[in-house]
Amino acid sequence: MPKALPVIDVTEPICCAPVSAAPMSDDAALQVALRLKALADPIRIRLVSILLTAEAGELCTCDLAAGVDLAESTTSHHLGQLRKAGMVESRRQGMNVFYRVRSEALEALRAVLDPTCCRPDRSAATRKEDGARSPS
Amino acid sequence: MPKALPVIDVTEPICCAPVSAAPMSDDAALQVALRLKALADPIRIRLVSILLTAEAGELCTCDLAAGVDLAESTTSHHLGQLRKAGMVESRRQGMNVFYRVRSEALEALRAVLDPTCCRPDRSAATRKEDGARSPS
DNA sequence: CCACCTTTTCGACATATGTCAAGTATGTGC
DNA sequence: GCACATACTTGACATATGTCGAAAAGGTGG
Repeated sequence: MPKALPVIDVTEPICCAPVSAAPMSDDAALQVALRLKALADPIRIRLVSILLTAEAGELCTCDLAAGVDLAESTTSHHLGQLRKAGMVESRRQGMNVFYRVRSEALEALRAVLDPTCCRPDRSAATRKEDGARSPS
Repeated sequence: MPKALPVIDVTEPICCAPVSAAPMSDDAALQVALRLKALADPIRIRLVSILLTAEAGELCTCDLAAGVDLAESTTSHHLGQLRKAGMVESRRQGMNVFYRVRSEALEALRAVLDPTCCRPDRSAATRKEDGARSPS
């Protein structure tokens, strides 16, 4: 990735129109990619899953570290990634910090990934020879 | 990532139950993460967007390279990533290779990310003090 | 203030990723 | 077969990422 990485705030629930609405702008694509990247890790997916299925809806770092069987520092790192991307929020209570999934953020991401927006005909079609696309 | 990377076939549309159905297994999380990782790049998001909004629903490598303004080798690399993850499919026609988004794969991913499955009460709730979570 | 607990930050390291140029493969047309 | 066009693979490089242990920061209770 020899391309200076921009520092962008992506903690807000979301961003933009679905990928299928129009060719996505450079900036919008980055916004979406940064959020997807936060989820694109097995450990972080498990953390989200554990949080979503927890009775209380929230868990502290130590419980989560035990849940994914990693060092607390590593778990904290992953939780930080998720929070920077707006996928979870945290609150401190005594010595513990409790994390909770921001469902709106997850829903917003799902909305952006909708492939059928504005073109339901394309949803699962099996057209084969319909195009004229040719080089130059 | 000091953890040997497993080689897994993720070209199949999908995989597993939503993250909110139950604490996701190690394997299922990996399956989801690998697919998300394929999309977690601004260039690849744009490629998908360009393909989804293309009239014909498919475009050749050279058109896509022009669309994202990158070298064809780099574009080919990204398309390969997307194909390995099952997000696009390709077909050869003469000297050109045409790519098309596999909408089912995108839909399947969206389904897995559904945060409200089996727990609609958790969708956007604002509960604050309901849990008993404590260290050990 | 001090001993203790939880969480985060900081180095250090190994691995993964994105990019391009150059070479190779695949297909077209003379 | 040869010249050409499009696509893919490989090698090299810089940057990003995941992991841990150690140290620091934040909070509790004597």
